[in-house]
Amino acid sequence: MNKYYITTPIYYVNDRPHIGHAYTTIATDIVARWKKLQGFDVFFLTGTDEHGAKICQSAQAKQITPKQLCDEMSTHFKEAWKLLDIDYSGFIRTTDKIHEDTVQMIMQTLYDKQLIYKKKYEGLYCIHCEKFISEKDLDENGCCPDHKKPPKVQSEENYFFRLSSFNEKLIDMIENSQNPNHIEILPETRRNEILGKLKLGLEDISISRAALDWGIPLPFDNSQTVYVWIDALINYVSAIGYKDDKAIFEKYWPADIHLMAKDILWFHSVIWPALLMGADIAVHKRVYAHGFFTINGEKMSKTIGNVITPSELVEKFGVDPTRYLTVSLIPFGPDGDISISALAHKYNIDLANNLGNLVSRTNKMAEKYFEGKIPDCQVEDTLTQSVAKILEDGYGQAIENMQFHRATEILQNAITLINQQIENDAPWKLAKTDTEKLAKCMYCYFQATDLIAMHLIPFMPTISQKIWGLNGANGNIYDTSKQYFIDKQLPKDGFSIKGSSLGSFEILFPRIELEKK
RNA sequence: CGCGGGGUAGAGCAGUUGGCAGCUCGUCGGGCUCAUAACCCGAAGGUCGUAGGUUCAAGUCCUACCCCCGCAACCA
Repeated sequence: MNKYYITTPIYYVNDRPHIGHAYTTIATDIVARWKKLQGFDVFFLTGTDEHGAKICQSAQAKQITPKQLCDEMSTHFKEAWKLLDIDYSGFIRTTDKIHEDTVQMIMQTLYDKQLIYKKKYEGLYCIHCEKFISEKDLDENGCCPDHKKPPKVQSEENYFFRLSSFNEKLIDMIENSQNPNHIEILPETRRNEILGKLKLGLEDISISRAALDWGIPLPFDNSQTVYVWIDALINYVSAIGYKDDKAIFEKYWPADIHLMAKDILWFHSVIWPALLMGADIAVHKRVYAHGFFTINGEKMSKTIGNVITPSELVEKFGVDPTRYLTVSLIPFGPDGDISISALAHKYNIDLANNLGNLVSRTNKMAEKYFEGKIPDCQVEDTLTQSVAKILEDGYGQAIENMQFHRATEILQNAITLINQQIENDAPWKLAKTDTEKLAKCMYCYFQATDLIAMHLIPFMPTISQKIWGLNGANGNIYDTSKQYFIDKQLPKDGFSIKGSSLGSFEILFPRIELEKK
């Protein structure tokens, strides 16, 4: 069985989960669920990043230990993902023992291979910020912009990783698709940015901190801890048994895709592959960086107070619609603008008016004309064939290329096709003139809608099953769909069983009244 | 001359090797009555950033310019 290993970044526990985290995680879940339907053995990893100075400070401010803070915050993430029906296979925390051990193991390997060396680092240090500050960040008086005090020159001995020695290799891996270690960076515009920077040359990077306890000690020098970013990247291998379960590791690694926001692409397309090569581990195959969004045209910020949380969305739209709407409102990749009212608008158009109403009108007609049963008849179902054709043509590809905007558009087109067919057939007229033809038409509407529901599973796992049930379809939608996606054959007798009763009807997507502008 | 991306209908986007400028939403008009005031049909709306050039033919290729945006590495 083909495997598929997909990851979100591990989220820094300095912040509670918000729509930005949800965006990446839902997208990953949708792809993971889609690959599962295609018969892949999927491992979907997410988790939390818990070391570093900021965590220490926040914990101090709350008068708790860093570990207590991390326990609390990582629980918030788990709860958010549970709420959003995120079906992850693993949740790694960088404070997990196995992760810490793996990081040390890899550090030792790099050290033994002389890819790590000690060097004195001299820089401008702001005592008030407690961090190094680069010259370009200083204000016009040469002072720290936050504290308005001049920084001091301070030197610190750190360990450095020979990143520069991987420069040429990295360029070739990214540029040359024939390279066995080829890394595909998407979207293409981001790839070009990375290549541009790589061609300017790489410097070695510091990978340890001397004055920070909240981190993983270097195995060859306990006085220093691993720099949080290096620590974090290693999660992708520590979570799948690199140190403690070779069988699992060899099954899933290399990762098929790392998904993330654009701000951390550099780490995933340059530093991470270099670390992997240094440690003689195969590199991941693909990275995909999506954009940021503004909310009502403004940057998302705590100060402005416009941060949207997953629970707000779920409360307003429900779980499945939240999943569908967040990833499909704006094209996935570039930056975009999101707002509650835009989400609500799309909810009404796509879900209430189009899909929900389709299910509603067919169910009500079957109730009226066939006593709530799927009509029993023989018919060549060209409608479902047409719907299948629309969906086969690009839907799955759109999902695999993270084009959720496009995928849902294709889905909506397919739904519209059914609505058009209903209009052409005018079953409400046939009910008075030709009940035999009416039965045939109705039968097709149900089969075609079942097929829509099957494709909807990755976006709306619960509601697709609900539609399946309403339509008197056979068994579990998940199993039937998996079979269908593998052999691409529409069943002779359809999905909804002839003569079976419909489920008890309910409105799937109640319309949302939009506020007047 | 740091590197890169982009400027196409009111909004958001597609436009493959140059061959009648498209999609979703919005707007306007009509139809239907099974349905969640939902659904269906039709129309209006673009000198494709500007100015040149190549070509029988340019949104697409070339040149110059204007404007917007991303990245510029210890940032978690």
